[in-house]
Amino acid sequence: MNKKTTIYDIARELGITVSTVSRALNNVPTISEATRQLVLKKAKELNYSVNKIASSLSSGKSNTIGVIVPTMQIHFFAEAVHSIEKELKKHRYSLLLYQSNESYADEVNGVKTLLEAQVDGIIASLSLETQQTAHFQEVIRQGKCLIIFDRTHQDIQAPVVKLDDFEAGYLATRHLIDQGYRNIGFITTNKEITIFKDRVRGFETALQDAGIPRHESLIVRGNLSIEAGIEGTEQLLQSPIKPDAIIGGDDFTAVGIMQALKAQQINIPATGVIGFANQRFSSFITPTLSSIDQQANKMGEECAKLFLKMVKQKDPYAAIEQVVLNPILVKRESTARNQQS
Amino acid sequence: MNKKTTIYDIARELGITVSTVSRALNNVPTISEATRQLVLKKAKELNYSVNKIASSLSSGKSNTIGVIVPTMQIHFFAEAVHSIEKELKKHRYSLLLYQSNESYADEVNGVKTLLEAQVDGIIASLSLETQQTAHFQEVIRQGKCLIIFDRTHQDIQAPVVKLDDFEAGYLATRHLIDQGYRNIGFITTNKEITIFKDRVRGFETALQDAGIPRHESLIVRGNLSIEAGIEGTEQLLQSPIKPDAIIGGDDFTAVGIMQALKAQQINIPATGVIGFANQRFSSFITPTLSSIDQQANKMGEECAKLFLKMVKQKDPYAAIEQVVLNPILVKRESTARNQQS
DNA sequence: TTGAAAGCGCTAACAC
DNA sequence: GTGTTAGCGCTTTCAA
Repeated sequence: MNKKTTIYDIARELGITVSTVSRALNNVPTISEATRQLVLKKAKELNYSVNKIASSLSSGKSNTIGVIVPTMQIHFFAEAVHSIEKELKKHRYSLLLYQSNESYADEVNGVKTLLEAQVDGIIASLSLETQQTAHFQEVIRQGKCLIIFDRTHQDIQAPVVKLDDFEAGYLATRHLIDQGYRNIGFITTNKEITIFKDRVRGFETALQDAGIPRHESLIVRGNLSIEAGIEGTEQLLQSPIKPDAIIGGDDFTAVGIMQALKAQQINIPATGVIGFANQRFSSFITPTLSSIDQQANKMGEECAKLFLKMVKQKDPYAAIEQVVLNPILVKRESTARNQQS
Repeated sequence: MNKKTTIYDIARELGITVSTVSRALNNVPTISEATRQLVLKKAKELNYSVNKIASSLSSGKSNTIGVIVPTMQIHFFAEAVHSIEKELKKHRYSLLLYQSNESYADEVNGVKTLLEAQVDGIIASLSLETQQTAHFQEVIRQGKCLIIFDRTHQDIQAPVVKLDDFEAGYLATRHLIDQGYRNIGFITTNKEITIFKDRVRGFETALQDAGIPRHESLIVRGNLSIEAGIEGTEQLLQSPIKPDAIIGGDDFTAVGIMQALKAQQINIPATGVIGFANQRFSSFITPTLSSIDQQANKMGEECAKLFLKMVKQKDPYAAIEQVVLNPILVKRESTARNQQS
């Protein structure tokens, strides 16, 4: 296969030096328009294409960003990555993708791999397993841009893009209360992730604000999945206080809740159900599922913008920004108790 | 920020040369175990981490693969990318992600970008717009590995990983016929993508094999979406021959079909519905939706494996493989006419 | 088994 | 406005 043409080839053919060629190709102002055109023409003629590896090595900038997410199988993350890539592409950045598969060890390795690849920054959302954060500290120590989104961790001194999850929990609960539900159950995860804890806090505060007593027996802490929703619901139905509404930690869990209720011939929305994430299917299952939209696209976009801003500064961590997006309540049939009574 | 340590630092501290250090770090056999251990120890001590950019430039291998998909917003592609990354990671390859956003121009630019990034290969699925394929020919011309999956194009002389879409169409139709449906409608796309045309061919052949006449009025060509499913169904319900089953070009279209039927108080599965893709939601909408599984994960995995195989050979295109996966029929309630009568 | 040295292709002072 | 010249950090012959 033909050796690829380099700026040396262009320089030789034109009888000029590589620095001039480099300048022409990179739109450096200190060059005559005539030479630039000449170079551009010759480059096209020789079918020249830059070797970014070489240019990265020399310049110390890779124009690449690393993204670490738990898994692209979760639609929220796929959406977020979609937006990040779309936004970054506009600024000629490439995206290296790494999935942690919800494993701490894998996540640590991801950071290592991306750092070795000399990315200019890392945008990450934590695995469910992650407790330690030393791997992320290393990113900061190297002066590279680090942005954590959605699944964050308080120990990481880096900019964050997240939903106001307290508000999300509050909003979901408040909506249920407004609809007349009183004994509200909550099936959440037992993982130590800020966002999940915040939602529970929002839940509890909303109850308190409404003067509704909180019953520990109405909170189930396990996993988030359809199965967990089913099991959690079965457990709640045994509890001394029967729930008249159940919040699912995510939409899949909510689907499980709905399935369990249906299996017991319990009417929805006589018993209300609401989830988090506003997955696409929420709008076309039966009954349609109320949910809290997590704004995946907006989140991805904000991450990208934050990175672009940081990467321009000499000290990216001079001012650590925090972007908190507002959750959006999407009301659907599964909580429409008033309308149907 | 501390300059990063290089193999020179290690060499200096140990009083040996960089070539020895390099050999130790890369498990080259021609080195004494003693020196290797010494180097490894010192590397750890100095918190050394390889600069892959430098090593790529020098070795001519980037250990990076580029993936071009229309958009991660489509779950099938997110799944495929998930599997590709997961598989490739095992072999220490990184993944550069590029979305064409269903735009030809963007796709062309993607190939260019990835080539400039010196990827060792490209795994791609075409945008709906793509007709020309010169940009992919360039990949081959440069001797880089190219693999096309799912949305393929006959002009590209590269290995392909795809579903047997003829069989997929046949299987869906055959299943409906087996269930006793006779006037089968099909809502598909008008785009010139091989896979969609193949499915229609499978559909027609299945009808023919069963001795059922084909009615052009039962085929609706438009878009694939919930809305398209609704509109298509309304159109089919007007047709001279009333359909007793409708195939949706994808699961979203099938959801639209179901919604339109429900709106007309038409019972499902008295009128059958089946889709393509076997999206996760298919199993928990009401009624649950029969579908043809596209094996996104398997497809991604096969792409990765094919790449790993190709990249080892001196001439990657010596033998152009074609991996055709079998579609899997997933029977659910929406076509369970027999069981319920 | 180890060392010396020439690159890989490009960038970026610095000099003219 | 253009040329000269060091690198960037690593790999890889070729010698020793």
